[in-house]
Amino acid sequence: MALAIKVNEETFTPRQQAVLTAALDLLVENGDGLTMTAVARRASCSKETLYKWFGDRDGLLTATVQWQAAKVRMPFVDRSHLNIKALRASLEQFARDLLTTIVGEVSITLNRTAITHAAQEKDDLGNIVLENGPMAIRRRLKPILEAARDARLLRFPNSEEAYRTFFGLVVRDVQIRLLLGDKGLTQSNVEANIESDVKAAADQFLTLYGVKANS
Amino acid sequence: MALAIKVNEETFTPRQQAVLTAALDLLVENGDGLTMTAVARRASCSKETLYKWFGDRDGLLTATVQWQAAKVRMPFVDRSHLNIKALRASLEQFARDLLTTIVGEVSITLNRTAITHAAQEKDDLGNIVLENGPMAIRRRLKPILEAARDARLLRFPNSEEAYRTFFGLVVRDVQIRLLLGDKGLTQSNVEANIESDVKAAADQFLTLYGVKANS
DNA sequence: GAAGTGGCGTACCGTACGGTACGGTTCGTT
DNA sequence: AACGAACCGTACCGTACGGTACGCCACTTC
Repeated sequence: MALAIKVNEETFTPRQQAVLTAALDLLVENGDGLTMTAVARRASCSKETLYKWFGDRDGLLTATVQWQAAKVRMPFVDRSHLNIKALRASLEQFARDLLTTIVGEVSITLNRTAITHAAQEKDDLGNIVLENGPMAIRRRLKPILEAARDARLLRFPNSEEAYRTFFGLVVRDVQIRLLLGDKGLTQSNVEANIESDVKAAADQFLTLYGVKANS
Repeated sequence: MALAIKVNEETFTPRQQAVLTAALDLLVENGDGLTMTAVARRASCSKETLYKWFGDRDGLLTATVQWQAAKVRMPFVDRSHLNIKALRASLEQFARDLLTTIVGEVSITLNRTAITHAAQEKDDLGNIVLENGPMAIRRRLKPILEAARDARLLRFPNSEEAYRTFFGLVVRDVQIRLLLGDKGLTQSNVEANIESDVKAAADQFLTLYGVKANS
């Protein structure tokens, strides 16, 4: 299945990566600016080369999104010795990483592109972004939550529900407002509050799911 | 300012509303299907009329989104005699309405369209959707939260924060996954869980912000 | 140094679509 | 009945863009 494709650095030659960078830049600058001619000019390559490497416009778009989305790196969290302090630190780390990613220009562009794509019965990009964004986080966070439950630090009936609550507490309405271009929510504006938001989200999550013993 | 424009039923004649309905249908069926020719054919009108009524394609798009977005009606909540039971009912009502709206095909389409639009430095549609979606809910919910605080039913330092937490607890990752076309999240699938999700969100919100006296 | 290969730049083609023009029809007004 | 406004249907124009073809250069390989 296409989703299982692993995209490592060797998938694209440096030259190809330069092309993809150009494509991403154009996407960021102006969502619909990704015309084959524009990419070719920006990357100083010929259109013929683009078609040779990526097949067609959709292929180029997919490659760009896939390549960038795969760059999102999840923080590594030590789950060997879990205590309440380490758990809180882990949660904050996840929240911080999630917020920082979501706020970024690249993430906004990728999500917008994928959503536009999904609006046309083609959900390739949507799945790629999902897989590398929310789902990747879920895969990393869930085992930690379950380990914490086993260690009697958390209590919840359903780890899926717990994860989704965490996601909601962290992201709130930030992502949708950024995607919609809310002017009252500048990037720097959000970034300034990340630390306090991260802490608040972790506090709230622990209030909801932590066992009472923990202050 | 454009945002302040009130769109009531008299803004558009019935014939024009029929055109807008056709436009919306095309949008829902296929995001990029809104071509002037297609709308004209679907609505059995001439392109010339479209341009006469709506100026250009963007005008038609804006009119469609504005007209539909304004149709989202917020539930009226009686805030005269607030007790914990009434508060919980209000919260659940808001949550239910929010979820029901978000899950709807029309809402998804409108949000996708506005996001696509926002990706091209034009944030008109984004603001319209924001104003009629999240912001409308905020305007309605905030006074209730503050009334509940005054009645010592809730405790929070900042009503804005409380509102955003509520939004996060209710929406979680549902909206972004729907916008991205997540196949693992069908509309009916979500709808079936709305009631339990609504209850869970209200419980969690009250756990976080309710004063202890309330069980 | 001849031959082959990869890739740049440009020119070109076809189509889709935004926007305009115009003839014909219906319908309301006088 | 005569007029005019509104509007439908269709034909048309210009442009932007996806995709292709080709000539030329640079660099490798024998």
